[in-house]
Amino acid sequence: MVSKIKDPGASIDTPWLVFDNLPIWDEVLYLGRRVVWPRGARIRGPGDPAHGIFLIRSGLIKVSAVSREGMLRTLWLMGAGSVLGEAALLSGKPYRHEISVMEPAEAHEFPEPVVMRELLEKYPALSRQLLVNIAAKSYIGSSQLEDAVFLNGPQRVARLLYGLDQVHRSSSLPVSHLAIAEMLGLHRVTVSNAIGLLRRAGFLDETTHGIRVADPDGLAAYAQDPSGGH
DNA sequence: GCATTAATTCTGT
DNA sequence: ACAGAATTAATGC
Repeated sequence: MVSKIKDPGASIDTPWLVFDNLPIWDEVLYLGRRVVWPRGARIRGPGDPAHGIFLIRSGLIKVSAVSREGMLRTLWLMGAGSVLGEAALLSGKPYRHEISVMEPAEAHEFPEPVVMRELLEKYPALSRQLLVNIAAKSYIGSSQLEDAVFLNGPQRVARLLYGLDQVHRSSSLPVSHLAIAEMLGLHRVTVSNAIGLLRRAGFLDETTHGIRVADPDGLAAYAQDPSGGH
């Protein structure tokens, strides 16, 4: 082992994109159109052409990779302030992921010509935001790969819950055991058991249904050393 | 807006 | 795989 690295900014590689700079988009909203999606809606799927980008303004979107056999692996969640579809648009390729709605969402769609001739050309702050958005996805990808290699199941659940709590900051987390399992590549039951373990250890509230983090530091410590230092 | 109910999803073993 | 709990969507007031 090289060295244990303390994680100073968990939110940057937590698979949940949320940004608090929605206001910087206000002046260009007229260039796009408002879109509303109900819970469970399928927004895009593999192979769908990318005609523009979506600015998520509220709600929660799930982005997943799908195998030919139908296996699902969630890559990240997207909330307010995040941008969807920019990677597909800028690479000139179709969507490769299954994108669906977990919590009713509202977005603003900007067609390709607007993105290319207006947003990227005339609004540096928005261009920067697109880079931040892609950077976050990049870090999420590499972090997930590291975790999958170096940590066991309960550790990964602990680390994810820690990160989600850092992002969410209040009330209970809006993710089910199944959603967590899809993010970590674990079986749902494994996640339920891990959560039970973390709950008994005192890191999570006892309440059933709805996960509330009671001891973030404890969670982080467990993720690094499940033996509790013994 | 609010209560009731039917259908679906979630959780813990 | 199962069963009880919880959540959501639909319906009628």
